[in-house]
Amino acid sequence: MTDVLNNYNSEDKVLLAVDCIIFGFDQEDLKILLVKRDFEPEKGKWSLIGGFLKRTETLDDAANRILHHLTGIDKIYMEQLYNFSKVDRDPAERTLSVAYYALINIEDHDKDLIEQYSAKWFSIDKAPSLIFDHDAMVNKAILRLRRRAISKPIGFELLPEKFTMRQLQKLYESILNEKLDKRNFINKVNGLDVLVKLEEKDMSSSRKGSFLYQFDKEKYDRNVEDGITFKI
Amino acid sequence: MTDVLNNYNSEDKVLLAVDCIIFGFDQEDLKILLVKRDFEPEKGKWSLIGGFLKRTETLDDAANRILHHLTGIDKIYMEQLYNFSKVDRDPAERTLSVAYYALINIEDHDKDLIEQYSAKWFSIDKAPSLIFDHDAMVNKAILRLRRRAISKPIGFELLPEKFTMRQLQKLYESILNEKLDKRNFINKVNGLDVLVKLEEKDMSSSRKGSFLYQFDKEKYDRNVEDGITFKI
DNA sequence: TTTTATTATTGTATTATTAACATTTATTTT
DNA sequence: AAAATAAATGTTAATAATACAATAATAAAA
Repeated sequence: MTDVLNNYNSEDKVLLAVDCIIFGFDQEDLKILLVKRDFEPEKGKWSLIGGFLKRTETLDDAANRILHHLTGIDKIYMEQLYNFSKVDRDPAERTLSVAYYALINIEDHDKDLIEQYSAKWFSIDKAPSLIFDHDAMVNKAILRLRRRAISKPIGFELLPEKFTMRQLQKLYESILNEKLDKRNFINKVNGLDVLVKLEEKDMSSSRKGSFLYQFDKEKYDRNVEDGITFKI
Repeated sequence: MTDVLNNYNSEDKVLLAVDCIIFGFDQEDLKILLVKRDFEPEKGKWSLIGGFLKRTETLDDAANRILHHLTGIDKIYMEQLYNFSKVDRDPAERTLSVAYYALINIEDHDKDLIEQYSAKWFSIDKAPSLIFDHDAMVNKAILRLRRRAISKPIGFELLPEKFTMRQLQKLYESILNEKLDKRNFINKVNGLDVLVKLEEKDMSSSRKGSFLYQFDKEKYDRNVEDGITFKI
């Protein structure tokens, strides 16, 4: 950057937090993982999981570190969302926060760690109100997730590796917050040509059983090269 | 945020820059405003205009201040883009940068100020390569602008108040980097019901002259309330 | 063994949207 | 009066999105 003042030393430095909106899906609802804050200010209130950027890290590094800390998972899908910067957003100190949202398979994470941090999953429409500007972060994350999920195959990050069409549809219904037509949904998804239908059936949901599917990343990548777009 | 270390004092503080991608449109090409850096490091190279966040400002405040400084304009359309954080992105000091993109009517700005800062407009496909990670910022800004311009009426920020259909089409062609069909474009734009056709004609472009149009924000807002979406 | 209950699977017709495409009009200059 | 220039304008075809309901497979119950 170019500045009128061109002496770096005279500039203000700030604390930079990274806060993570962790999404999961439990076959019925879209959920977020929240922690009960165990220190002041706002001790005892619910908040996003977060931490401070270290001098030697990128923001992605910091988000990965924080996500790994709470979930025990290593390669979590995540995306930077927005930098929240209201001057008094944290009453204790001038702190900016870069929000990240992350998608995990809700079955994958380390339950002990969750307990250790007094973390808990909440359906997004039943979540308590959060400290500081965390509610705004969650709202923005939901909107971003909605926009992404219809144009990129990121929804699969929220599902187990093998899933039924019904699960996939329920997932999209909860992300988009609207009911979808079963036949149209399946036709559209099949038209995308990114799933492989397995021989296996999931027998837990019905007497007939329903076929399991898997996302095929190679197929998707080939489609992208060929200019075929993913669009739900 | 909630951290394992819950003592703010032990955390690292960082310098936070704000860098602005300023877009303009000169009836033919989409352009960006660049400045020649007059201090080390990378003195003499082209860069985005930027500055450092002050402790008492939000990021939007800082972006507004920087934009006003260079252009003399007050209420500039802008949006936060992304926070760039590679550890060694600025060799002089650990600095993160929040990129903003801004849209201005290229005729509006203060030409003296531009000169004073040795700033210059470049067509985006003829711009020089920039310092640090500024090229990545510009690329990201173009993609964001492209996505926004087709779903929100922000393109008008780049045009004079009164404009012809041809100008509007040229603008979208340069934003989207593709040729559009004249009749389809006009039909689509008219279908959006957000323009008013004036009696006046612009006589500079042809013998026949072409009607001038104006964006009607009230109409657009009413459409939004009625759930009618803007989509080019 | 037959019936019942439950969820999975599948296709077509209609509507809406997008894309392709060429001629006429108004005006000034020669 | 003719030529030159850019503006204005509609229709048809193709594609995509939506609305909609009957049949199939199976296990449990009778």
